[in-house]
Amino acid sequence: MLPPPPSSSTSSRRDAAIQDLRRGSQLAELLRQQVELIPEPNRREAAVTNVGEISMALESSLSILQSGMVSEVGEVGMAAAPAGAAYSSDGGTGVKNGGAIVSRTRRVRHRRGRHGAELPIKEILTEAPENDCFHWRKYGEKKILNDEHPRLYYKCGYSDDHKCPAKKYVQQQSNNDPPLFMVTLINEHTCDTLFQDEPNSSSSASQVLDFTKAPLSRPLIAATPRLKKEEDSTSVSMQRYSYDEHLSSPLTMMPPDGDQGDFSTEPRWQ
DNA sequence: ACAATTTGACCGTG
DNA sequence: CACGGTCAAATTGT
Repeated sequence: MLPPPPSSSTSSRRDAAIQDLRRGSQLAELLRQQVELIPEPNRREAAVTNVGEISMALESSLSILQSGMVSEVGEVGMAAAPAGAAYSSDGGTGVKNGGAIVSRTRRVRHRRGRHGAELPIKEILTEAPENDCFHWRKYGEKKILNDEHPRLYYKCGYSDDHKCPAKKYVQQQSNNDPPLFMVTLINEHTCDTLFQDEPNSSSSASQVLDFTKAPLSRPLIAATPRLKKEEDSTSVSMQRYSYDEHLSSPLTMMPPDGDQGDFSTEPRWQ
């Protein structure tokens, strides 16, 4: 966490960053104006909130840069891999769930036998755990012992078709404004479903905007204990307008006519 | 109707 | 036995 003191040689880069951020702010403002035109109140509100947060983040970064000091991390694409530093164990949960849930008829027994050879690939800290260029399907969620937030389990969406073994675990790490998520990749993808890969991140530049479902599960806000399936929309997310791309052509979003399925596209860490 | 997600039960490991 | 990971019925979304 200790950012190196800005040297005079970094000033030009900083200026460039400041310019980008300013431009980002302008674009965010334009986007806000567009978003205000969304007819559905729920979506409009959520979108406006999102844009507002973007603006705030940009402004914040701007002021930090302009004041000459940098602090905090918050990259979207950075990786840190203190392999295994995450979970210890023990502590004593206590709250398991009152129970009081219906008992579903279960006839499955056991069919899973194997076990053992799952090689963890890497751990990534990110604000946008949904944003890599793969299609994931959630298959589980689990409260982890010493962690405030549950861990979400995903497997490759093509695990059936191509027997792709890739999996990832996602777990929120903080409640910070832009919450950070620890993403653990488990197996290498064997499906050939990744395209668009720009090898050079030299332009590092801006991250990717993308609102393709941000809400990883309910308990994000921690407040909602067990709401079934309520349209909320007050929470920052839920939407599924997904504009990705870099800021190259930012002002062309498609109207939210409520269609288009899902997809995960774009950004990528590493 | 099909697809994706949710969620308690089930299972292996320590 | 407690935990973490996975399965699959049920639920919700498209």
